[in-house]
Amino acid sequence: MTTPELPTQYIPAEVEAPSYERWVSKGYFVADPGSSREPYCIVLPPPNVTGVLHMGHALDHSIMDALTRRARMQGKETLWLPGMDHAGIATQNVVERELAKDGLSRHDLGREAFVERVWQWKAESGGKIQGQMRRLGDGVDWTRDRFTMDEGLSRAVQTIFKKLFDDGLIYRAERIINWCVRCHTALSDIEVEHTDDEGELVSIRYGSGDVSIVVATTRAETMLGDTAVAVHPSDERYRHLIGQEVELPLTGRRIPIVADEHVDPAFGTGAVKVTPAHDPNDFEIGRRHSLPSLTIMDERGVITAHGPFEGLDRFEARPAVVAALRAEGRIVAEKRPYVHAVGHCSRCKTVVEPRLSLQWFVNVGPLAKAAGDAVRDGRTRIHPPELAKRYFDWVDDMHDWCISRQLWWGHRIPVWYGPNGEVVCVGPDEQPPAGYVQDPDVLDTWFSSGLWPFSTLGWPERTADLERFYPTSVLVTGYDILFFWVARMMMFGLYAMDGQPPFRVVALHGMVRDQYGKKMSKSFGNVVDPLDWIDRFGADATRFTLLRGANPGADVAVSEEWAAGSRNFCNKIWNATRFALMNGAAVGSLEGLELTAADRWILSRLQSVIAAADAAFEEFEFAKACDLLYHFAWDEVCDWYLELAKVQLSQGLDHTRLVLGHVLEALLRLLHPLVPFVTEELWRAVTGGESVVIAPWPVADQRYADPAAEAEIAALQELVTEIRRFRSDQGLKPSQKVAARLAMSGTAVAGHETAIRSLLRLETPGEGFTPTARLVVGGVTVEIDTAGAIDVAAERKRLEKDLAAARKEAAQVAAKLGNEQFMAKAPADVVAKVKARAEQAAADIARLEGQLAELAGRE
RNA sequence: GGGCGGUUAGCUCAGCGGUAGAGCACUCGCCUUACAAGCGAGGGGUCACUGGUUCGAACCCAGUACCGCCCA
Repeated sequence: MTTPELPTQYIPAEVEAPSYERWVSKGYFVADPGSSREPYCIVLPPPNVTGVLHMGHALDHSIMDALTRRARMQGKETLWLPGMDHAGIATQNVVERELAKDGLSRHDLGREAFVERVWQWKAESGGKIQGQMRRLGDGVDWTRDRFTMDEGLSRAVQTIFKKLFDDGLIYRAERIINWCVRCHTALSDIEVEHTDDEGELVSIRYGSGDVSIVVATTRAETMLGDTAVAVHPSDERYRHLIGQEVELPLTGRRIPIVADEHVDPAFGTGAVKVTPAHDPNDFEIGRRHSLPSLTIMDERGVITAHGPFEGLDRFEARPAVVAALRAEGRIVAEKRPYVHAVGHCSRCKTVVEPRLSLQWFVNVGPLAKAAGDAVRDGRTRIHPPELAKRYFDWVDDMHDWCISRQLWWGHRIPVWYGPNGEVVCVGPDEQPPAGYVQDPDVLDTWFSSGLWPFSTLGWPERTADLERFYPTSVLVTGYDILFFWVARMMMFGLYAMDGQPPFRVVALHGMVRDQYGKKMSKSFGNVVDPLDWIDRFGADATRFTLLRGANPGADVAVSEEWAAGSRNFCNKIWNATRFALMNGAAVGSLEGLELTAADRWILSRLQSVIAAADAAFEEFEFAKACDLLYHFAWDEVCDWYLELAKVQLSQGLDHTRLVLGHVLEALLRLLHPLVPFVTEELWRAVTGGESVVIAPWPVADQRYADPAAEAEIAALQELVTEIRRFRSDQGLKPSQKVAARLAMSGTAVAGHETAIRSLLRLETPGEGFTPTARLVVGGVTVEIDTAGAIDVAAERKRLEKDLAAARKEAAQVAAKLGNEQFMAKAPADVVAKVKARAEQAAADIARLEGQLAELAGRE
């Protein structure tokens, strides 16, 4: 094999794009549902069509790519299915902003033209993230790329809507929903973000004289819509008032005082104002007591009617109402600032307004129960298991899901209304009766996203993909999406697929944070762009940095320094392989070779590392897998085996090339799922093969397990390290050769004199050899002529330090052995270990004391 | 207010009953012919606090303090 010319540094930019294009054009990532291999499938959580790649995606994608690349190498029929969702509100907002530049609104265009315009935007500007996924190296099957608004997926939406409707699980009702006064649409509970905001708590006296009561509120303006005051039935303070009416200030209306179990007597005055049209709890109270609902705001959050307040925005109305009440002497107390939780639109951050409105809902009761049961009975496993509780908390107490949105971009609700109030739900191949009018609203984006694990595989058709790849193997996502999306997919998957859950495992990871563990945010200025890292450090380094921090379910802190460290690691592998190739490393059979202890050691270690890496991958312990491979590659292969191999090669042990090739080739395969680009380049150079993407995953071969060789090399390492320490203490430069006499017959390292002399730059003593120092390590005596005056002080310092440590150890261990309880109750193996430590410590003490005495004699 | 998680080296995190670890940062010495994106050596921790269980606790239990997240 010819040795390719590799530059002395790994330059990611030169290999990444060509490798990726080759992978795709070779069709490595295209799954075949007709194969007989075991299926392995992951659906990509679809990013927004408006989205761009951020660190959270980079982590999520790195994990999925690692899992699917390994599965592919394991010989599984592997499908990683990509796609995007249509992001109703976000996308509509983007296009509306574009129109606004020309002074237009969507209403100027009309619905049809507007939707056409959105499709046009998608074609021109949407899906930037897909190009960015290629930069990261995502091995997705682009031939199966899906979009939630595609025809097939839209058909799935209509199909399941009809099925749910016919089963009575979708209904239309007037309820309090979360309303965004800016987006002019309803939102589901999960599209509302709660933050602790500063507001005010105002206590207002309703009524007068004997019939008067004080209520407290953070939203004083809503008092205009109050239709009752509620107190707890057993609250002695107010019992006499229950059933009476009280005068509502500013309005002249009289409202009843009702008793309701849900009032908390301990909160505030124990009396609450009831505004059924503008508060979900009040709505429930209103229902229980048949109270009227008075809507006092329009869809923009502007007060309607009510004299002087008419036309005021809700936030203008608040102080105006308080001022008017104060003028009437109604304000009993005011607390400002008063910090309380306020809901905001997750899309535009506007304060959400609870609003009474006619909307479509999913009755989630039976669906959520099934979603919980699938995890409870183990059909779907949540990993790490601690997070399952959060899932249960959510699905076991889920409110009905408001699915209608007052938008134009999305799947239009397939319900048509007849002239006499008829309501017809229309399936995919059905026609509405003539003269019927379709509901103007569209469905929540999460409604179609909830179908993702099966709609993308062809449902409702029983396609080959669906048969083969459903249920999918693993869902990888952040724990923050557990409720948003996972629960929805579980509900719909179980419902549509006859009780088969959409995933066997849900593997959750955390958020990516900055180097101080702070959340990345634009306002804080600590956002890192993964593409910037890919440009500067390479895709592999970016991925490795994220994966190396990815402990299951835990957040990942990253910084530029760590990315540089990962780049250095890639470079290390690069140079190790370069060295091996320069020395003729090759892949071939190891049968019949006369392996040295060093060979047997590294081969033995390789088997342990394969087994450990496998175990880590199986449990989604990516940080562990990275750490393991990092240390094996750097500390064992590069630092020790390569140095020992140099010695072997110089001794003419040509088989070393095969061992080098074998170990590196396996290491590159092990690393490939984590750092695909550099491993591809090097693996091809080492093997001359087509691609590591389709190479088999390493399997540990216990025939190579060799504890004796491991012990032998450990002894060698101890000796070498100890003498290096001496050299360093004595100020001997690494390159400086010194004469030394080694007495090591009968020790574990007896056969390694050449390697020891080479690694330590120790020359064979010549005529008139006069050692200036004598060291004893593990039974080996090393006499060295330091070629000058020995630094006795440095040597004494080191020996004394070691002696102190040995004495401390001896004392600790002696205390244990002298403890009757310990001797009686501790397990035998522990006692044996402690005894061994005691013997070692005693030997160390004797040796060190001897060396110190010898040193004293020379002063 | 309810629930969950965390508190281990300067920073970020592993370890989860039997001799305190990693990466980065730091100190010293080296352009030793794969790699200075490197090599060798080294310093650094009463494992938040208080009790308890145990022969033995960073690890198990209880409580406290602080931090974070989710839900209301």
